[in-house]
Amino acid sequence: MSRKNQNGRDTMDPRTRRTRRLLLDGLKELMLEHSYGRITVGDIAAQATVNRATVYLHFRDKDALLQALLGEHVREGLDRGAPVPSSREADYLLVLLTAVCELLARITGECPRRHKQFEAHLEALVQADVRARITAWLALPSAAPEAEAEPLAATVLSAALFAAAQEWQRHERRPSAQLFARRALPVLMAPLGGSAGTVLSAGRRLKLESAGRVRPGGW
Amino acid sequence: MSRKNQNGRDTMDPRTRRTRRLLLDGLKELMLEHSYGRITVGDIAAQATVNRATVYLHFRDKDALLQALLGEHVREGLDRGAPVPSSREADYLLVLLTAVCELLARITGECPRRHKQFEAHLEALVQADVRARITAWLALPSAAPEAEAEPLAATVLSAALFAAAQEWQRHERRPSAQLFARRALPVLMAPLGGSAGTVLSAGRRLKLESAGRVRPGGW
DNA sequence: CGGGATTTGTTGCCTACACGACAGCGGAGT
DNA sequence: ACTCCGCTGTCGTGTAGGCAACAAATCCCG
Repeated sequence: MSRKNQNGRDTMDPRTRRTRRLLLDGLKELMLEHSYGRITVGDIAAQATVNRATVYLHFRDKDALLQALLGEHVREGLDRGAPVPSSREADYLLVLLTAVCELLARITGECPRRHKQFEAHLEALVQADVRARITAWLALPSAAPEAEAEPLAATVLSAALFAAAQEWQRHERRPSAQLFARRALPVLMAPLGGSAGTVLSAGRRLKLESAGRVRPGGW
Repeated sequence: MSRKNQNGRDTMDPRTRRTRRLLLDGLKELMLEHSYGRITVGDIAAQATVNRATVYLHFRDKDALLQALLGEHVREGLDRGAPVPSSREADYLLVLLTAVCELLARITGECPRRHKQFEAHLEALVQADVRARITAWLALPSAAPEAEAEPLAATVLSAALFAAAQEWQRHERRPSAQLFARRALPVLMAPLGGSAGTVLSAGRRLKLESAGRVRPGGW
């Protein structure tokens, strides 16, 4: 086994790349019509015109495959809609929330049949990606990078952001993602900085002084 | 090497089927923009995301690949437009000529850049397929199948038919294939019916009495 | 015409995949 | 309860394909 995990995406054996893609596309295709739970590994292999045993050469199990597929979409969707800016733009959270809303809408549109596992994976992946983006954004030196980029802030923000997006998605009569994001952002960040300037401060100080009050699982 | 040539199309190793398809599609794709002559085996392999050496596991050389590709299109096109009828329909040649015209038009449309080899292969393949269809059609028992199904008649007819279609294709202001075929058919079959009955025997000679005087190579 | 540069087929070695078979397991039916 | 059945995850063996290197065309330009 050469290095294939993580890094060397483009140095892999062409057969490996091709089969991997066939599998990802196969699952995607199947999920257009069937609930994730009803799809077997055999189905995926057949759809991908690949032997069932080969699936396990690429993914530990069905869930790992789903995870890879969703991860791909999440990364692409957010990279397109909300790339981490090079400068510390004040409205990045707004952009990010908008992008997450649109991402969820698109995924739901492409894959109507839902499933518990599916939702769980999606949530975890989106939050992880969003968190990474927020962290990167927080770390951007507007002048002096603060000591630690507030990992708690990033975690809380990403959870809140995702929850808001989910809420938006549940409404059947919903405003545009853009509009919703603008309206929701203050609410979203209220728990962090009761006083408007605290969190996304004038001086971009993200000290969450008041955040002591946020209940861990309160939303 | 299992049985892969000719017969067992669907019993082949899935890898073989997939690679074969990738190669055929790859060449097709490349010919949308490049002349056949300028396409190298390496180009095809790259387009198909396959190693150059594996091309030769499937095809003797580039020409064999082209032949397979064209053969596929010809067979499909004529099977759709002019399937061999189960009963001896009198106007089958008309249908066939129409179908050949439409096939040529479609191929030319999909692959504008021409090349000498390309044309040669196409001609040979179409004629062979048309000839087979005519033969099958001639062999259809309207009452008593004659000893030999007139191989010469089939050969000549297929050549004439293809030539007519080519002629039609060269006109830039051309009537519909259907209309052209109706007009051209009598001329086309004139050489055969000189003394009606010689070639396509008495029993059911195609009534082409009219045009005995057409010179063999006159078009 | 000569000679560098591509392209062509071909080969040997190694890897990814196909395939059949297997035990383990969870669910549906009686 | 029990069996039946389909799905899972794994393994051993055979084969298609990836890759590097090669000599032999073929191209193409000065």
